[in-house]
Amino acid sequence: MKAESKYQNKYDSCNLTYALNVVGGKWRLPILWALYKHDILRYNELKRAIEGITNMMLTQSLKELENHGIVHRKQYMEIPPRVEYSLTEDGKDLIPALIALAKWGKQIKEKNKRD
Amino acid sequence: MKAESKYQNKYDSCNLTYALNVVGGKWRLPILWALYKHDILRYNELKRAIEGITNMMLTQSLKELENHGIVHRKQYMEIPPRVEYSLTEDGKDLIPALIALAKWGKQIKEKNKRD
DNA sequence: CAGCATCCTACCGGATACTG
DNA sequence: CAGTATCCGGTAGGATGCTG
Repeated sequence: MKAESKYQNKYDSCNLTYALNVVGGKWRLPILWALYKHDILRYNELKRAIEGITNMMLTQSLKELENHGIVHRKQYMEIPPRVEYSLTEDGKDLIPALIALAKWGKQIKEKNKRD
Repeated sequence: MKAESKYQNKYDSCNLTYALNVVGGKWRLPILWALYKHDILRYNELKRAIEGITNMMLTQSLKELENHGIVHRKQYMEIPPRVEYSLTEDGKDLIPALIALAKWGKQIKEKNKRD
């Protein structure tokens, strides 16, 4: 895991930077959001839910989220393969913070529109 | 203003993505945090507070934050030039959300360490 | 079905030097 | 003091094709 190296400097006095590195990136939030709404999704369901994402990006993002303990991956040993993804408890803990942020985002987004 | 173009897709159902684009980037949070702690800072004070940042990055980040209405820029017309930066009300509104996120960041950061 | 390997490219962030 | 202008490299993100 080196995703956070770039942003890791002594100014992340708080752990904010760490959090942002975990949920940052182009597809992490859409993934998290989809899992939040649907609870459990299979790989291809996720891919369809997040239209526009490629296998590469989905796999990569999922793996990183999983490594951070935010997403849970359950693999069934059968043919054809079946893998289900869901939020872990830590992942769910994140949601309120995200909602707060989203609320603020909406607030300033609308102000910026009026300019 | 094009910073958010890249992340702007129809999956930012919530306004989260927007918020992250405003606050994302390498130096925005350190700047915001410094302004939060010190209330008002001049350009060079900011630069010193955020050791490692270059003029380019500082100027650029400040301008974007200002354009988003998060940072207030007050310029005194005198020689030598004096410019003071501070958080706007919208900027201050952001702080609680950031703190929530930071708290979560700390939580999972410590879990990840134990792995 | 679920995912990996490769290759490629745009752009973010940085170093350096200059200015009103 | 408070910035701009230019140039540049690394890396996040993407296109495409293959596999157990």
